[in-house]
Formats: sequence, structure tokens, C-alpha cells
Amino acid sequence: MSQGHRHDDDCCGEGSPDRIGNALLKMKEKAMRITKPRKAMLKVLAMATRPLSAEEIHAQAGDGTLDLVTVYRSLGALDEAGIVQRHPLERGRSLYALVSPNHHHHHVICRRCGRIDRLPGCDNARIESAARSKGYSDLTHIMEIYGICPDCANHSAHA
Amino acid sequence: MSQGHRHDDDCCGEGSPDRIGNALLKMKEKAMRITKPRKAMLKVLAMATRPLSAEEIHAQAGDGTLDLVTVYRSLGALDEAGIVQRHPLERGRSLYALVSPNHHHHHVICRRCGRIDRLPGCDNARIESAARSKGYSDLTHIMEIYGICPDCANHSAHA
DNA sequence: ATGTCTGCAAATCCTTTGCATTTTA
DNA sequence: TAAAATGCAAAGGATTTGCAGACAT
Repeated sequence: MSQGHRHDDDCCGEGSPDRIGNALLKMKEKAMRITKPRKAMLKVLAMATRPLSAEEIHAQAGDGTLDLVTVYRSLGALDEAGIVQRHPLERGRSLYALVSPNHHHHHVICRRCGRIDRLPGCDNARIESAARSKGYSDLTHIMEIYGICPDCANHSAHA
Repeated sequence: MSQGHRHDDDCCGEGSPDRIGNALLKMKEKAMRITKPRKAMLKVLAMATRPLSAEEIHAQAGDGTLDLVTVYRSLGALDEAGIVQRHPLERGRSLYALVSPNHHHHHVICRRCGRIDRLPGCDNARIESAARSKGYSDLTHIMEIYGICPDCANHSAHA
């Protein structure tokens, strides 16, 4: 991520098997173990069209035996490994998404109803090079755009 | 914020009395009450050179009687009023900073030691207009850049 | 075989909420 | 004086930690 890639369409390759393959490859590189829970989680993340909460991942990846704690721990490990990106948001909640270096993008979140839409591309090359010139390395970033979605704007309009 | 302002130097006007004045003005517009705790908090925020946690604000604004809960509640109100921007970060923590429309900027955070440096400007005009074209209004954004600061990079270098 | 991962239980910690009282406008 | 803000006490809730057993390599 965060190497200044551009991609102006709305496609991102969810569900493509290579996303999982890439993740597994990186895991092997880092000597992480490829377990059934982790494979299930990666599958869920690869199918997702937006960042997911740990609970959502747990619900979708769960065959009934998967523990939420395991989800949290695996997400933590995957995050540290750069395979997953965590998006901290308000009220202590976080969302997680597979990192897709070639399809880096961000999202708009409706402050009122929580709706999330994807936005194309990312313009942070300049600001990251500023960070680099301050001596920082190994850069990543998170960005969340907040707004009021059209639906919510309508509702408050005829209020 | 987030109207695409640019400002490439590293100055931001902390401590300038107008920052507080502006905040008070906005508070009056929104019929918020200007109380002693709030004035103290605004002063602390106006002096800050980086986003502060509620605890930090509490510690610095506290004359001993100020309750942390009040800090949280006031920050919440100021955030909703667009006077303060909350930066949610990992582990459920948040930092708060005075909104300065004319001096919008972001920060790099060292993943290892937590050091924070300011970065000049912000390039998010394009992505916000993308959000606008999706029907979202009243846009704001948070962005945090993570990296390894030069000091920490050094330390791990001779490890 | 051994270091990693998982499950279960319990703890953390930041943040939020309830309610009676004080304060601002 | 009516609405909003504060203080204190207690709750909330997402995330973390400890530890023993299970598993991947």
C-alpha cells in the first residue's frame, strides 16, 4: 500500500483467488502458520467489498468452533505482517481489510447510518514522501472520510 | 477542514489567540455554552502542537476540579460542532485537535515509539470530490500515517 | 519435536451513560 | 428560570492477556 498507486475505477478484485494466494505467500515468507481459521478468515476478507469488523469476520468465517479471540489475534498478526490493514474508527471499533497494493483505495463512511462506499484511488504520494523526508520509513496510512450519505441527507431534509 | 487547502510550510498557528476566538465564535453560533472547563480545554488545544488525548487535555486543563468525564463530553460536543477533530486510533484510543480550516494538516506516527511529527498540507481534494460525487455531503476526514521514525530505525539497525 | 496457534475464561482500559446539582444565557 | 453543562459513580463494550492443550511444519 501507500506507494502512490492510482486506479480510478471502482473495481478491486474481491473474490479473486490471487488475493488469498498473495496473502498465503506473504504468510509463508513470515513463517506464519497457515491454519484452518486463518484460511477461513482470509476467504471472508477476500470476498468482502468493504472493510469488516472482527465480529463480522467471526460470523462469516465461523464454522461454529472459531473463537472471536482467535479472530482478533489473527487479525493482529496479519496486520503486523502487512497482509491486513486495520482501520481504527470511533468508539473503539476497528474494521479490517485485505491489503491490495495494486488496488489501494479508501472509503466514505456515513456519520449517521454507517453506510460505507468505496472511493477510487488515493492521492497520498506527496504527503508520504514528506514523511519519508522526515526520516520515517516503512510507511503506511489509514484514511477515513466521513460525511452524510444522500439517503440520510434526504431524511433530515424533510424533517 | 478538508476543503482542499494547501499549506506547505510547517507552521500552524498554535497558541495564536484567534484560534480560541474562532472556536468561541463557532460555539456561540451553535448556542453552546462557554464554561470555564471548556475555555481551559480550548486553551490547551490551542497551544498543542499535536493531537492530544482526553487524558492529556484533562491533565493540562485541570485545575484539580475538572472531571475526565467532562472532558470527554465536551470533546464530543466540540467534535460534533466541527470545532475539534477526533482522530480515532488503535486500541480504542482517540486524539483530539482543534480544527484549523486554513492550516489543515496530518501527522506521522511512529509505530514503535509513538513519536508524532507534523506533515505539511493535505492532498485530499480529489478524493473528497469523489465522495461528493457519490452524493455524500458535509465531508471531513481523518488520516494517520504510520511509519518507523529515524531513531527507532537506527536502534533496530544495530540489533 | 517444537514453536505457533487456538479456545476458554477473565481482565483491561478507554469511553459512555444516569442522575442530581450547578451554571450559563 | 429553563436549558445545558458538570461531577460523581457505575456501566459498557471492543479488544487483550494468561494459560493449557492442539496443531502446523
